[in-house]
Amino acid sequence: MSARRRTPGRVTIVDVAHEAGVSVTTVSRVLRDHAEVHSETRATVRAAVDRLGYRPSLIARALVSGQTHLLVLLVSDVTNPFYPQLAKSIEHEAAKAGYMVVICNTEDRVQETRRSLMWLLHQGVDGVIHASSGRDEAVVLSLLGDPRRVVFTNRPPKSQSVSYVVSDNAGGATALTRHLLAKGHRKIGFIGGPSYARNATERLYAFTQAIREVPEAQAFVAGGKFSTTCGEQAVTEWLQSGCDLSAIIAINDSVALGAMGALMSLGYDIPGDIALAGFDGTDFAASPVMRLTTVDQHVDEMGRRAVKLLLKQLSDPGPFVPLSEVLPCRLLLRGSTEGGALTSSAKNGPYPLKRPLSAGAGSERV
Amino acid sequence: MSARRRTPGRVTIVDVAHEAGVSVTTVSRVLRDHAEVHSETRATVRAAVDRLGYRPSLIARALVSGQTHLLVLLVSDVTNPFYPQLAKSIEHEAAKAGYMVVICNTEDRVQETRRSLMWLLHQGVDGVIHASSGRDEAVVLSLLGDPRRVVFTNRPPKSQSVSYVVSDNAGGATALTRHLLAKGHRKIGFIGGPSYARNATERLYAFTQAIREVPEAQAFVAGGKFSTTCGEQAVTEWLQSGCDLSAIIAINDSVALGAMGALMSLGYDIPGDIALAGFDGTDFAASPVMRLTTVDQHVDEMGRRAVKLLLKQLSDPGPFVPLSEVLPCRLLLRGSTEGGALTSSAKNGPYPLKRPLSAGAGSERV
DNA sequence: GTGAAAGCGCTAACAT
DNA sequence: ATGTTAGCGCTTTCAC
Repeated sequence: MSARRRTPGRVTIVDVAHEAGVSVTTVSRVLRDHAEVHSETRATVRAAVDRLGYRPSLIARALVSGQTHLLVLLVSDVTNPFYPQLAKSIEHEAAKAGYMVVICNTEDRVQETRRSLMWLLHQGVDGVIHASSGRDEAVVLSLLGDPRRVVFTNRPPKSQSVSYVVSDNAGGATALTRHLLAKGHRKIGFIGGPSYARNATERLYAFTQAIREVPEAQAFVAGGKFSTTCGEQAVTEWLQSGCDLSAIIAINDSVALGAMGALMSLGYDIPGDIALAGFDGTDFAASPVMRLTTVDQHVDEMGRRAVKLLLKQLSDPGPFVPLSEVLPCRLLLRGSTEGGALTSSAKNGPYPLKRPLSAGAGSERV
Repeated sequence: MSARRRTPGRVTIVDVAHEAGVSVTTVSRVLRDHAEVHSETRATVRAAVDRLGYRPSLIARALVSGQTHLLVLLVSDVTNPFYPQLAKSIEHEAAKAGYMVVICNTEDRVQETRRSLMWLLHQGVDGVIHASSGRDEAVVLSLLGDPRRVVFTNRPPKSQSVSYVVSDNAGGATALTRHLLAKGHRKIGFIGGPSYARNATERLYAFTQAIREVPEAQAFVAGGKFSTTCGEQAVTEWLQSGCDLSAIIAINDSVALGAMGALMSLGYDIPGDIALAGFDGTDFAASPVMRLTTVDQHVDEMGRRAVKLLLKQLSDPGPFVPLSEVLPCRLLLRGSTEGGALTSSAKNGPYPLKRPLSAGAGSERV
């Protein structure tokens, strides 16, 4: 017998064919319930598969079919709690269809995106879900070649010819801003995100528009990069320069955490001195430690839809037609803007986390 | 010409060979700087590769070599902020060596581990880093077959014959408990983790031992599952049953967040009424919003070492010898145990995040 | 130093 | 309904 390079313990389709006394083609057909196979033969093959504990090599399969059943999820930073939640729902939905998900951090740097994607595309990846598109949008599209292989989510793409699933950022920001204005706030700060992140710019634009609805209202805008540190800096600079804001909106809950930290360090009462709100509806924002008013994005739903859309595109042979879905947001009103004694909730025993009390249109008091 | 199944735009090694006027063997050799190739030929091939923009198919390579350059990271829950930090350092270190990392959530369920691992092993995965071993330890080892293909981290394995990189959980818990005792606390609660998580049991054991060093000290222990909710529940139950604790140690920072939330809801002052400490040294624990005393685990270092160890094992042809590394922890003392007026730090402008002031042995006041 | 040829484990024409 | 055969893109003996 000649020296074989084969993985020692590997049971191949040939072994199964031999065991079942049929050809490899038949085994292959049974395995994928392809074409017609006599039910008796099918049973024999199934038995052989079980007896030998055979599992097809997805690598060999990928080599011949060109499909790896691997998806990439591009995020700017897994450390931002919004993304793990998104990733979880994406992985779950993908697993249901037999797909694996590889998560890559781009850190919002084009080079990182290019590096990961080149590696992955040549490794063989069926599709991409980009949850943090920005300056790398063009690179992704050109590297991928076929727009049907990508779905953008979270941050809307610039390109008109790709699919995406995003939240109604404008709607959420408008509702939040109007709520603050209705509560009497007239000087409101907005800690934004980078200009290349379109979810951030949409929120900012909606904010400034909403502010204009009240003539005497003033907007203060600070830039940022979605990080906790940015929240700290913006607040510190505003307050040290004597800016007398009465409310602050952070571009997301992480930035709000930074802002809240700075406000507390500087001795401000929330919402007594300054009200604070975030965006995303992450879990920790619900904690009594933050009791942060925020705009819930329905992350899970967004993830699920992104996967479904991508898989549909991948299997659809017809001409490609980009689809887009915009999910509504939900305002979650909490102590950071609504005030109220914290101890009052103690009467209810374990504090309520996401329980609706008096809900307005699309908003809940939690 | 016959119909080809080849991916349309794919440039193969054959194309390069043709372009360079050599055989595929030579191209293959140049690509992996294998064996001796005439420097002139090498240059010709390199030029052809560049001109055609050729990149080898890792799938084909995997099929023949049996190596996929894919690693799996098993975690119980990406949503626990400790894991994204770990994942980041692992991905970074793996990328340096040309490896990709797939993150899988086990949710601490054996079935989940089995499912993911079976899928991945037959997809072809070179190695596994298990950061959340528990009841699934045996399954992982038997599914993998070869112990050299796995490194455990974060939670020490039961098995003596596998490698692992963990923190000195006992040391950290001892230092923290002694610190609280030294501050005069005599009734200390410990919100633990599940019994199958050995990092949790190590911390718990060290805690009870340290408590015994002070005769009049009392320990209160609650079970849990590393989740925020567990922190809430434990605290609520203790306090509603009239337990007069003066300090609480949570098994990790997420549980501490839950505990802090419950304490605040119930109107307790931290640390005035009850002091609180966590474990892990996650970023959000450092925020003035939590100012949580915690035991820093050096996650990044742990991740880096786990990858290095795994890659070493994978490439080492000799007989397998399991190695283990235990990294020291560092006590980070903050407001949740040390008291002090929050506003005092305001004088320093942006509050200090991890700035050492008066440091004891292995501990820092932050 | 270089090339021809035999696979890695599987799928998909094309027979039968 | 089942088998034969030719690859997928690459690595690797074994000749030259």
